[in-house]
Amino acid sequence: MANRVTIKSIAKDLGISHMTVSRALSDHPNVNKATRDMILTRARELGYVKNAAAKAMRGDGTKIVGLLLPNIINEFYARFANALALACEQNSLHLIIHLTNDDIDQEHAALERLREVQAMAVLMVPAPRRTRDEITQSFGLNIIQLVRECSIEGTTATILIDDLSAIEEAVQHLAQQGHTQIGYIGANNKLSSGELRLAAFRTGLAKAGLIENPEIVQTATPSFEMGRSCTSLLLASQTATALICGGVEISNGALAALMDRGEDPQADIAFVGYGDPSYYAWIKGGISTIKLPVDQLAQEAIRLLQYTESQAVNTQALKATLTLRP
Amino acid sequence: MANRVTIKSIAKDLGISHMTVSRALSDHPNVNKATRDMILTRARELGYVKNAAAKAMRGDGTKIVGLLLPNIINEFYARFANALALACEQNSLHLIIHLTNDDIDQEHAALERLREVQAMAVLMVPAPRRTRDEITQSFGLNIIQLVRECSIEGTTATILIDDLSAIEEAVQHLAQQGHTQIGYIGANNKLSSGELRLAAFRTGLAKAGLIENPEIVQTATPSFEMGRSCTSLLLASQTATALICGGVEISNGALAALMDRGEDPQADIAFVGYGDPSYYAWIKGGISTIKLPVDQLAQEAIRLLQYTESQAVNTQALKATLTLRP
DNA sequence: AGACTAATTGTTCACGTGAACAATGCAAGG
DNA sequence: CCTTGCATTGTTCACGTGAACAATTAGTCT
Repeated sequence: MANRVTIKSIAKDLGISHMTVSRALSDHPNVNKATRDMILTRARELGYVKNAAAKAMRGDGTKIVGLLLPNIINEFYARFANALALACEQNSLHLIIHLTNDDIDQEHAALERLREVQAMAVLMVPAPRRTRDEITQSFGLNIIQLVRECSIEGTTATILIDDLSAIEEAVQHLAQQGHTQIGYIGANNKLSSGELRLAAFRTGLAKAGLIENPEIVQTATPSFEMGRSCTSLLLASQTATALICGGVEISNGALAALMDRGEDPQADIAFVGYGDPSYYAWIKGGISTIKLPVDQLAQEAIRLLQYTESQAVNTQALKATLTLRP
Repeated sequence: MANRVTIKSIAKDLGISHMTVSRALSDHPNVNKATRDMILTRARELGYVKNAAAKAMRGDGTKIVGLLLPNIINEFYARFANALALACEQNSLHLIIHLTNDDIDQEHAALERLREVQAMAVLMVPAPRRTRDEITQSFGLNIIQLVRECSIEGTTATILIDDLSAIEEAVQHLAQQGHTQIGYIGANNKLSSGELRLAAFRTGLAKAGLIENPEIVQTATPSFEMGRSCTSLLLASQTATALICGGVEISNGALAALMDRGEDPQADIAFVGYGDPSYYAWIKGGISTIKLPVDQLAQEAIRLLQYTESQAVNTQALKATLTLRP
């Protein structure tokens, strides 16, 4: 490989001091115009790029942003990562992605690696903790939590998604349409938002003056298969006339079960999905769904990146919105 | 922020030379066992992690792998990135993702940024070039090209996907089922694989002894909308009894058009999609599709990362496979 | 001219790490 | 007791960059 082009090598090439070159390249005012032009030209010819490692060593910061996600196949995370990556592109930031599989140990390892490269900030969807107050050390990392909130040292901001009112709204909407047997399939985790969503569902029922039918309300560890099988059972029982899903994977599984039946998948059950993967739009007749503010989340995350040095810890929640089929 | 824990700070803390600490931390043999234990313990207590920037400056390499993709929403790229990220996790590599939007300028910028951080290797899906022999400078980067092949300096390996035989096979399969009016919708780009896929389609027709009907063979700039509208027209004409798609977006668009019709989307047209997003599996009756070897691609890419210093440029193609609906 | 500013360029140093070499201590052999 | 050899620890240096300070040049005013 050709020797790396450095400020010093350019200086030697031109027979001047490396500081003059450094100043020219960083737009310092005290450089003669002719000299600067000559240096910039030569630098371009030689293909100079700054050495990020050297800059980092001087304590100038790294322009590295870390992103920790459970995975990147789930369309919600993929779209978030995409939006974030685009923003990083524009702001000349380096985006390092780590997958945690929602596992604390992997998350821990990822944080350590981000410390090695001195990431200027870390955006993370925390893995679910075993206990609420398990504190995670961050050793000086600058952390922005997304979607979930945990006790993580160094957190400067938290952006949550508030889907509770959307769930309530969904129940009320279905009730207004005359449904009395509204089913719900959701997650059973105690620490994450599972219990909150179920509570919102129940609040919705109460506000609509409906009584919960426990037979058509299912919670378990969320997964595609879980959503699919629960929905199949629900359909077989022919009790529920409407179904609300409380999670992305569950919603996908439920939809698969609906589509198995052919014709109009929503012929005899009113369905409210969760999340908004692109393919929901293809389904005949459209689908009612609880839309997650992905783009807004990315936008807000990016905005917060600018203020990473801010003192006050900032928590906010972005509203999910119920979108009805046409 | 707490002062960073460095080898020197540990040394000072223990009142010994920084070299002894360095040696202990990098498992150098010439360190007294007792001393080493003391150092390792103290380092763990203080939360020491190595400074990647300093290591990079010494010329020890960076453990940074760059990944350039058009986007990361497309499920093909998302799954590839996911597999790759997992592998990087295991091998303690840092994965930096850049999105190019299939734009050469953005690609160029991304490569430059990866040069700044001295990426040890770059995996990239090259953006389509305007001309075949436009050479891209890489300035010492170590490049592995994926899916497409371009004239990029510093390329050490190329992994392509060979979907041609799968397309031929699809035609022949349809012909065997008695179809004589087989439609095709594909990309029209001259430099990428668009023309090759069309050629494969035609070869398939010829081998099956069929004549091409130009009315039901469409090529244009590939997109979801293009696939959708072309398919709608095709369906309206009621000429074609089968349809093969030559691209992921097109295939998705075509499927959307099919699903708009309700009932069995494939009632009066035999459909062969392209790619294998998870939701294809949900469609009633299943779907025939040309499966892309994503996992194999990721696996092979990771394997090649080990041999980046290898001298011989290595090109290989992974076969796409035709999967029939049950 | 002499002196004094302002503009421009140069020198040295630190950042964290590990190679290369230097120095210390200790035990065995004479 | 002194030498030799080995195990262990210490010192110095370079990597690329830019801050801080020093030095040089050119230009202006009396």
